Amino acid sequence: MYLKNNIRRLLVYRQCLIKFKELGFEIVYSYNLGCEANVSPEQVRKDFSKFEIKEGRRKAGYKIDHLLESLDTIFKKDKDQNVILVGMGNIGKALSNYKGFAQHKIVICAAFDIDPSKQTKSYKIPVYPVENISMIVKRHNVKIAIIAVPKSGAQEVCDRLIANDIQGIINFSPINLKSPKNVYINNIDLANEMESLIYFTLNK
Amino acid sequence: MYLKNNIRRLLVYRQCLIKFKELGFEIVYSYNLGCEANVSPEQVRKDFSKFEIKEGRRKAGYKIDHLLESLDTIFKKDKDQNVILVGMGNIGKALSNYKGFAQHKIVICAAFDIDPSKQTKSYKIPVYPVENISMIVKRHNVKIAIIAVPKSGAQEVCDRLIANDIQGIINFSPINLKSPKNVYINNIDLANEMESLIYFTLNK
DNA sequence: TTTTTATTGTGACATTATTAACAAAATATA
DNA sequence: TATATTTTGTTAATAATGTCACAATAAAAA
Repeated sequence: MYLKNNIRRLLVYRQCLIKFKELGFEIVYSYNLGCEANVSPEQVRKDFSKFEIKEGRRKAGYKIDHLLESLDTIFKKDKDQNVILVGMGNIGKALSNYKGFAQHKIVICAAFDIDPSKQTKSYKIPVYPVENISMIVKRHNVKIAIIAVPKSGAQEVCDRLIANDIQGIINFSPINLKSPKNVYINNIDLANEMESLIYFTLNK
Repeated sequence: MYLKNNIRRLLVYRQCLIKFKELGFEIVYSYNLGCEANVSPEQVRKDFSKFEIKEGRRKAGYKIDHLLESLDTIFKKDKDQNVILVGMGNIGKALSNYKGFAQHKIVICAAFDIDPSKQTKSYKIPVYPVENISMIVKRHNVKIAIIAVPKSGAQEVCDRLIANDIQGIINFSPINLKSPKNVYINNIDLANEMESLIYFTLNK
């Protein structure tokens, strides 16, 4: 299964559809959606086709609400998704305050840090010592975790999470985490993202 | 030119090579690098080949220092790259404190915010009103910007940056920015990154 | 020295992704 | 009602990317 870009595009379409809806529109054509998402209309239709979204009507386009329902089904947006956050440094704190997750029904239910001074209830979410991961993961049935610790501790945290049956990890430490192949890891290296932007900008 | 994944992989190789070097190694084989970067050795060699990195020696592998030099040439790491940051909210503050940029010779030379209470010298970097963008961009010859404002203001900021001759933008607002095609934009939507992780985790 | 072994770099092949083309169908117009 | 127009969904064509296979060759072993 090699659908990485597909999935990313679907998520962008979702964003665009929500925007259109907020603007009061009720239907879109693949052309409109393509414009907004910066892809060709054919690409939009192809992506829909691949995910068996076939509720468009020739000459009448797609009902935005129907598309959003289909996308919500694909992305299982019927209930909240609990995730935990390890590391309450710069990035961790920013993520714990980030407003965008709530709209996606993503809930950071707890955070963890080794620094006792950060283990407090004064943040929006409770911050525990990392030893408590096991307990919280079981209590809230958590399958997804965010790693936002310095790179020296990242692999250790990763191993601990996997030992506690975490299935997917988004990693903000600038290191390539090692994991068994049944654990999915999404590495976001901010400096590399900047580098790649700089590369494309200077070499365009 | 469609080298997006190539470039990302080169950056990961770079990371891995630095790690190997710190561990005291002097040479690597494509096999080692592939293991560390989670790609096949053939992929490593193909990527090198594409960027005309051909300093490997059969049976003797690659000298790490030589590879790092080649990568530094590709990514123009001979001097600092000045960038500006617009928006000193959660994400903006985290980015302004992020240690990882310095090692990559990426320097956030100034930040901007519309909120006067944030226009202070008490952060690590000076924070100016957005009206000053023009002046700072000229003074530091800035070509790259980071947008970390709420989505309602993001397009306006983007337009202003482009009017000031910014060539590349990394955007943390959850919105697809519109730009002329000579301006390269790297959208990082944290909620979408989480969603895509969740999708792959639950559908693996 | 000769033989064996290991590893690179690349050309051939396979897979995946994107673009183009177009029939089918719904709407609009005459 | 008949005709023209528009837009979808899919099949076909093209392009891009990744994997495999292997000759070339450097190093190690015999």
